[in-house]
Amino acid sequence: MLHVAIVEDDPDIRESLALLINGTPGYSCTQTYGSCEKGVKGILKDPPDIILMDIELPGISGIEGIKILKEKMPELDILVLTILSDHKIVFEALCAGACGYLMKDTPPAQLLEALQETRDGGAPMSTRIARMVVQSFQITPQTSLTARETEVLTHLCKGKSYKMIADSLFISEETVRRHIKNIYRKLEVHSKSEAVAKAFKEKLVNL
Amino acid sequence: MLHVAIVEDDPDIRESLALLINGTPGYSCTQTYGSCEKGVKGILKDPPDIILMDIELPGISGIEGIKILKEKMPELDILVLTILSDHKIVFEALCAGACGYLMKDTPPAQLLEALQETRDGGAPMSTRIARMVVQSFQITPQTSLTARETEVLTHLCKGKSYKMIADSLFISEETVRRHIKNIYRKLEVHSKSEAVAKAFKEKLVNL
DNA sequence: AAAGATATAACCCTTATGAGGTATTTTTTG
DNA sequence: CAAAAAATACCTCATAAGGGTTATATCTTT
Repeated sequence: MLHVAIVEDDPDIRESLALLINGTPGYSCTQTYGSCEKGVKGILKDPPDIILMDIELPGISGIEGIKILKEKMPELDILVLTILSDHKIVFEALCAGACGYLMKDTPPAQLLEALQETRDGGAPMSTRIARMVVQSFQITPQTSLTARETEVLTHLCKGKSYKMIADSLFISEETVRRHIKNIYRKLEVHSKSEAVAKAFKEKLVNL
Repeated sequence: MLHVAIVEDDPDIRESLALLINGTPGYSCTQTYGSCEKGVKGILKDPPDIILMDIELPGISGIEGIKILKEKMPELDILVLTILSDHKIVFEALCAGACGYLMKDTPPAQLLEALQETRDGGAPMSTRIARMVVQSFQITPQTSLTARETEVLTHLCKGKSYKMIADSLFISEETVRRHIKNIYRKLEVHSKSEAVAKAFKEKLVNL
């Protein structure tokens, strides 16, 4: 029996989800909550197998709720079920510890499949969300940097000093300095740490 | 009609996949290749809707193949279909531009579903792969950094100077210096850029 | 061949950073 | 409560980093 908890403020949606789950053999939903505050309390007391968590909730948001729950019980499987598909929200939820992300327009059959997939160690995501997630690995490197500059930036991202880079590339430290000046201008940054941060965030280098 | 191309060195697998696809209404596979070299040439000449790409291939690897194809035709949808589920390979493939990642033990019905899902703008992944991908967003707080040190590190990762951090946290620059000394010792690094690089690579901070 | 981009190198000057040591107050924890 | 851990703060010193300027050789591309 797969025990599911629901955190969802809309009573209609909450009840239909519970009915769907309880009406399916092998699935059971004995816990439903209208807010994160109540949900966190109840879930910690009696941990279910999977949690269906809304994001937009009165009081504490679902994202904060995920953080709190995962902090206390890292093994919990929390599936986001929401109408929001905003880039920022999706990644905040996944970073907070959600193990999947479903849109509320998911048909009942697929929702049940998603619960099973979660139980099987998967990470169910709605079509559009999955593509967002995969594309996040592919952020196109802006080609304003020259090959040599990219090479220098790569060394910066390994934490090397000007001198070490000069030695690695068999050029003078002054030339490294010049390349770095150009890199800073193009990336609109003013320090190594800013450049490294930007390089990582925008995937400008292949480490 | 969904046109699928296959790049797969095993002739048996290649042919059964083609048979499966051609035997399904709405799907067609008129291009199959035994190597990346041949695949790239043929695909660029006559682009299909979706490519099923193996990773382990004689000559150029599937990952290199994805890079070459995506460079020339960024709109191509390339699905990886392989027996490998090594962490490194999975993320290399996704970074190279794969839009999904399936294991070779995927049942035929699910494979066809995955093709349709790709056409619909999704990113089909096998259960285990999806979980790996989602987990890659989650922070690993395995460090011995204190809360305050993590806070300082977060500011470092935004490219801030000692002075700016001091102002943000309402402490003296000397205290910032002290925290950073401790951070460097714990992370075993010796410069801001190294610390930032390590923080990003090991997801020590929430940005 | 001319024009433009790129890679190379040097100089000066100021500030930021990293490494060393020491010490007090606050918070956490056993 | 006492001990330990964490956060706070200061000092000095050498070096690394960043900003400005100029210049030449080597490629690309038109």
